Amino acid sequence: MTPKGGQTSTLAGRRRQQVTIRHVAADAGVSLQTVSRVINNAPNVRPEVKQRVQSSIDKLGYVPSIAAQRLSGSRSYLILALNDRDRTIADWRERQGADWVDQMLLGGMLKVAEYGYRLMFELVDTHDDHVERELRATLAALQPDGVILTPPHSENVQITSLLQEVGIAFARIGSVQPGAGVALSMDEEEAAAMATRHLADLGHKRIGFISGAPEYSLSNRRVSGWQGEMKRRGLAVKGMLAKGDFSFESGVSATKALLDLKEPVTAIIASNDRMALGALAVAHERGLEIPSNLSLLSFDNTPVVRFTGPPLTAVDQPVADLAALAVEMIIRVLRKQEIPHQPLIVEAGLVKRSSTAPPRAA
Amino acid sequence: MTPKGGQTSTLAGRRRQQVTIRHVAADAGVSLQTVSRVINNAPNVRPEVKQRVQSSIDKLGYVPSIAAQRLSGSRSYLILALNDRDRTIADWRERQGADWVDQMLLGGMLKVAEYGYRLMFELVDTHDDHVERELRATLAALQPDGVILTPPHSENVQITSLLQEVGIAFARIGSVQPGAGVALSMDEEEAAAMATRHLADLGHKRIGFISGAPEYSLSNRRVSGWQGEMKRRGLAVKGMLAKGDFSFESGVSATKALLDLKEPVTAIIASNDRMALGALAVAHERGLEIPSNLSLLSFDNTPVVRFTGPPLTAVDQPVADLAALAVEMIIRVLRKQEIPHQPLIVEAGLVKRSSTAPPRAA
DNA sequence: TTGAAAGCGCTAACAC
DNA sequence: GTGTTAGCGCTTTCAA
Repeated sequence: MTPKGGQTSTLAGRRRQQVTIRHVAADAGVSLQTVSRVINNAPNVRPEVKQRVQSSIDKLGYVPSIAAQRLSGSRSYLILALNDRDRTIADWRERQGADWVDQMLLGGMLKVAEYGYRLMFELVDTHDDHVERELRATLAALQPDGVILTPPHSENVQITSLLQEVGIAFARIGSVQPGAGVALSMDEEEAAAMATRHLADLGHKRIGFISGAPEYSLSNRRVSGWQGEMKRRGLAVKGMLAKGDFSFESGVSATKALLDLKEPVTAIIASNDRMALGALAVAHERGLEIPSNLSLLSFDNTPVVRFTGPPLTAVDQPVADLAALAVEMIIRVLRKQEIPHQPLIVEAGLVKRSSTAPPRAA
Repeated sequence: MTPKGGQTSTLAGRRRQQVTIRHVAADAGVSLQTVSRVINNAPNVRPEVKQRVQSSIDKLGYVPSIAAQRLSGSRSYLILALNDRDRTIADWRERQGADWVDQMLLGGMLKVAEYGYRLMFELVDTHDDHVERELRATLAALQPDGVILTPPHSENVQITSLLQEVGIAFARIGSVQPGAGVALSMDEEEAAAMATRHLADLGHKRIGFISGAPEYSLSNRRVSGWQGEMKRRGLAVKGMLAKGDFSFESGVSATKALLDLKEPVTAIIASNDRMALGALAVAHERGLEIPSNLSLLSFDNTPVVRFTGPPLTAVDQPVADLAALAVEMIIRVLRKQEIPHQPLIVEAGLVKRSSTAPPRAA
């Protein structure tokens, strides 16, 4: 009595699953349960039966409904990637080439696919005083098996404690704080130190640093990395830290501050590409040639820095790797496998281009 | 007997909905059915009852489970945005700044949110001989209410006929072909004509055109727009159409061909940014200054073209608008409202920057 | 206008 | 090893 499948309504009416577990069971001559066991790779199925069921599945083109799976108390095979709404939308609107979302999808989607999961990308409002309400609603509606948090959510206590409360596996990208959920981050300090080292090795002694928005903990870690390396080399840092907030404008004013010092800097490290573009604009405006008059190095390595004049040397953030690792960790948790209790640290890269060179008077 | 909610297991165990329709019904002192009616804005509920139910919902923070809704034959409140796997992953990997995905998410996510839907982004393999199998599996697993197709899927008969067969509402972005699903597209012909007009108005007579990959129907439409405008102005087109395939390399060779003509072109329109970058490279290599020796205009207006030397004049594709419109059309279909039978056409923009100028010998 | 019953497709728990 | 039973949270009949 297996329905013929052609039964589907042509108009967008009530859509039923065309092939269900029942059809497969009938076709293979086994119970629903046995089919379920085969689908889920559960034990207690004789190889020959498994074989038979599998070929029925293939023949009928059966695919389990995640709605039904979820409803009956199992997995939803859904992992939710949460990003900050305002920031993400602003990035998209400005079209400055920020490809954080793309890299996250790249790393995340490919990795979840390996495990038969799906990645769903969602935006959450941080400023909102009812973050909790919004997040609870999303979780209730979607019932994901795991959640990936990105800065600044990764260290938002309202969010992390809610996730912990409802018992969802989650990863915190860009965080090194202890606590619930798997923390994983680029090695921000080392990256900043590496950038500093690169410039110092070129002969720079006065290396200025433009920090990022303080609500991102990575901002401080980058500052520390720079300070540490400077001190290690016996170079002065006083007055050479300019505050920024990741915006173009803050890059402009910070750069001006660093260039207007009694003893101006000969190199600048900007905590992100956008501020570096601000620095570039100031240099251009003042007729300073890069890199001969001023070396410039930035963080993020978004696409545009390959096309600026000159192309910028930049710290490359392994966003795709981090996302893939986050997925792996979440799936380990779901499988009740061991996970590291220390934050996972991924190395950053340094892509050398033509915005850095020895200082003029070296 | 309403459970206290704190009942949730702390470990990632079996997660149940915390507040279900049953709790709401109990709290409001009505049947499940009445609650369901309120949730779905169905008729036959007295205002006072509706009120009472609604306040219970708010009080308990109830959110319907889409899994359960879907399973019982209703909406999934999910719209699937399908992109070409190979192309998308290649774009992401290359980090050339292609922000098609971002713009699509921008337009799509904001719009679905207005209607209480969610957008899910998925990749589908076109080359695969089992597209149908793959797509069927995705549809069966996710059970979306609607699907958004992008080029080249928009005109892939295997895909469109499958969607029609299973009766899912869908929109085809970048297509003007008649057939099932709502077709909506940028006005490619007019955009190319506009680009041509811009250059002709500057005084160019020999305007070369680099076409895109032929499997994208928009490639031909762009060529037609250019040809049409050239003819309208009595300008020759013979030999000035160079074939490309949207790759950087094809932009390079096409540009060389156009510059190596007995009478070289004085302006080039590239069918996408990447090929324009190829053209830029050739110009640089040959010591041709842009725009004084050669004007260059591209399609797409991806972020990088603002940062090239010089920044490129470009046709702006309103991807976010198209995605938003696609969502609107799908929801109209779901609500059984009327939809246009003609393809919907969205106007393109032309962003003038410094890569176009009057020809030298004008 | 409201409610009760049945069932969507699947899995957990238990029986055999 | 395998099958049976019950039920996930909701919506759709259909009855009151």
